[in-house]
Amino acid sequence: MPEGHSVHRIAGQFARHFVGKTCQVSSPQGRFGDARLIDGHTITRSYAVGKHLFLEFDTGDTLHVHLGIYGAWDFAGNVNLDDTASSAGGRMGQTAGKGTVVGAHEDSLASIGAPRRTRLRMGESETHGGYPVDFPPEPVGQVRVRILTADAVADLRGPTVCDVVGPDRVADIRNELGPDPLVDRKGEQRFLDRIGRTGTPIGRALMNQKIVAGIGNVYRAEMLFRARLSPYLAANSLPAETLRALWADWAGLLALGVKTGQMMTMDGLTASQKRAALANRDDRHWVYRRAGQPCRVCGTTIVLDIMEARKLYFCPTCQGVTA
DNA sequence: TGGGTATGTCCAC
DNA sequence: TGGACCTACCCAT
Repeated sequence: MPEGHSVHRIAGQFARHFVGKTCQVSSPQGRFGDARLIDGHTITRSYAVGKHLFLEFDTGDTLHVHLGIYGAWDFAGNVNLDDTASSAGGRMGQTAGKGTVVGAHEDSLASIGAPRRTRLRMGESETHGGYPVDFPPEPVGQVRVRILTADAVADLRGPTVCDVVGPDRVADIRNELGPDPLVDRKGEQRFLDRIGRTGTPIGRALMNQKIVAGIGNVYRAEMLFRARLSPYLAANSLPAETLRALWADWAGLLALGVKTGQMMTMDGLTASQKRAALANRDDRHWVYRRAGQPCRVCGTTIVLDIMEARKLYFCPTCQGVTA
């Protein structure tokens, strides 16, 4: 989840359902003291850069959130809420039985972040037309921040970063980040400039948010397989055309991920394979989390290594890794 | 019930 | 390089 595509989807949710609305901002858990700085104010803009989410308020302050490894947003609404990120219409919360919101998962509209069921309890009330009557739902679990409008609610759990910051700090954060294909029109050149200067292995460079923003462990492994590149090659040893192709691949995968909500990294699937991939994320990748299984292309056993304390998956044959 | 795991980042050593 | 942070799910017992 919390790779770049997820955060762009979250930013989209806020843009569609919260921007322009007066928000009650609270911290049910009690650990977000800055809530008082923005409580009762209006969100004027929502956007993402890499894995960072920025919500601008009419106070001039910005709520800056990084989900880290555990974080997740849960959304629910009491009105018809469109989902422009997918072709199907829908609302943010899904009700079942007596209004209990259940069944959300990493890809759902209701919950974006670390994989978990949406934990919004609607109580014992009846529903009306499929929508819970008692809005807003009671917060469940460790909700760091709740943002509530008249008809929509967003609950944040487990973020690594959750701060109210001023414009200077926002600029600093953004300046430290590498290009994001969905944000930076001239991103390719910035990417080439930055990655071409580092002699670190390409498997490390792609994870460096100062070089390129938004790539995480899944996209890293999958992009290197798609490019048939060894993770151990020095980034600055790669031809410019190879680096340009990596940038283009990331731009395409990110756009697809934002559109579908899933990290679809396999091309050319048959209809049945596509259905399997959509239904089961274990069938969705070339190498990620497939250690010990045969490569989908050549049958060689997929290898797991630890690079910088993160799990790295690759096919030694397809990616030309020796020894 | 308890241990293992997770798509991330920072900091101390 | 290893641990801390921090939350919840999944599985074995």
